[in-house]
Amino acid sequence: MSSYLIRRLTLRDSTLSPASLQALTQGLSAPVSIPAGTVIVEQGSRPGLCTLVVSGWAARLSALPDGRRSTVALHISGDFVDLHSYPIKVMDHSVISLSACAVATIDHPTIRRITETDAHLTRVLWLQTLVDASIHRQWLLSAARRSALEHTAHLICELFTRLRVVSLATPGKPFQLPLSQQQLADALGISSEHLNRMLAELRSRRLFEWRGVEAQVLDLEALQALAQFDATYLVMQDEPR
Amino acid sequence: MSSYLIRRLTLRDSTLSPASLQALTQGLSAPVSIPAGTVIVEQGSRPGLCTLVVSGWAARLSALPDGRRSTVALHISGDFVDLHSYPIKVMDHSVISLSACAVATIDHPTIRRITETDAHLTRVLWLQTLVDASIHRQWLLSAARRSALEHTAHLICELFTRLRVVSLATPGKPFQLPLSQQQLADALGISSEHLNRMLAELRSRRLFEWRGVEAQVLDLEALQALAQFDATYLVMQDEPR
DNA sequence: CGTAGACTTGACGGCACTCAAACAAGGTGG
DNA sequence: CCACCTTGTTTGAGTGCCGTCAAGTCTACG
Repeated sequence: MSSYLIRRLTLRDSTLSPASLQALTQGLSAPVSIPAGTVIVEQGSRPGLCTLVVSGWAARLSALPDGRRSTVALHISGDFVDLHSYPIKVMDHSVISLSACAVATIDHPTIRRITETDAHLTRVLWLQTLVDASIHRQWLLSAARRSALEHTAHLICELFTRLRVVSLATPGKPFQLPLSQQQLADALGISSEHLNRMLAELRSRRLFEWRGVEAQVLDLEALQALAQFDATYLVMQDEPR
Repeated sequence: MSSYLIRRLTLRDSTLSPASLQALTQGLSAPVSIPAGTVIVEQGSRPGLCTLVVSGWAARLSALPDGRRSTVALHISGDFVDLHSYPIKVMDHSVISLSACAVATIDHPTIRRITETDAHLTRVLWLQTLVDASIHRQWLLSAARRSALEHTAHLICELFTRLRVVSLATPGKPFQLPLSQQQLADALGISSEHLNRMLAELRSRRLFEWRGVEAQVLDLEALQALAQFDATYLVMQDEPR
């Protein structure tokens, strides 16, 4: 049920003991199905639990008082969407499902117990939130310095790499990308019309294709070169503590 | 010596025990003075310690393979610039001093000892890294949805608020902003020429003035309204664990 | 007093936004 | 079964914010 999470955690930190993994998975509720567009956490709220995406896609949305808003993170199977709500308490953004999802929750008292008894697992949870931060920084770099085409290519490379980690994508094969162009454009901070033009350009260069929910990277090397993609920031290596 | 840090930590979490505070401050090295422009940590490196800004300003710079780069965070007295290097290991960005600085360090083994013996202090350190992430998200929102003028006003509000937390700024009084326009523009992801025009606009509206290193917010309410600034994301309230 | 660096101002161009309409696809009810 | 509606995608035209280039001004400092 939380196999994607386990795949991520064991890939990232092979030293995580079975006991720690069990402590985490036993703290998780049974998965609940929610339709696309469901608000999982509200900006300004004080959640009493953290949510794990078991399957499907979710996004974090930051809103201005006047209503303008932007996607500040995308999440896939195996991602905690609001693990930071345990230390931070007040949500600075909302979380919504972008596709139909299954989500499981773990409440703050359980996490607190983990932090008091399992230093290693605590560090792994901390690490998960830091990977989110690392992705934020890469998005900031993209927004400031990459052209819209490069930015688009970069996000595709990032998502493809993250999907590979949890075996939801394989080089040379199509993968599921159940978003609208509007949603992807929002994550890039560009208009959907402009994204559409960028996608047409990537298609004409035979780098990337996307019809409906099925997407395919046609030339991974060239796409990564265009995006100047370096996967280091996604932290996928095993690291001794 | 690390009084700004203590001011931040005790403001943020009044439940932090004197023993925990002492454990942290005793783990810190004596402050070292470094000139402006010093590379504190290199992108791609694996630091064995974390750096605290005791005084002065520092920045995190993310670079693309082709040399283009952007500032992804600004740091002031009392900020850890690379606390995340303990869980993440490989730096995804560089850190450099923007002004003359005093910095202190704490090595990873000491932090590890803290995580194994002091769950509460660990949570506070985790929180510090999450506030950085929260700021990243606000910068993403600014980059995507605020105009250059609003974006500029917002960063000024943010820095002013963060300086107030460590008593380096007071409403109605000038404060030290020892950066060049180029450096501030880089943090905003806009050109220095355009920032210059935005600063002229803020000056003409009698919202903000900045000559040399001395800056002053002339009308805090109006500046915050223009920026749509909401300080929640900076997490300054005391919170019970 | 001269030089270097930072700041200021102007002109021009382009990337990406906005507005608008056409097209495609899927669902619904008459 | 097919109008009809809704939602998403595609394409076009016009605009504007902001970047780039360039020149000029100010300030600090040797």
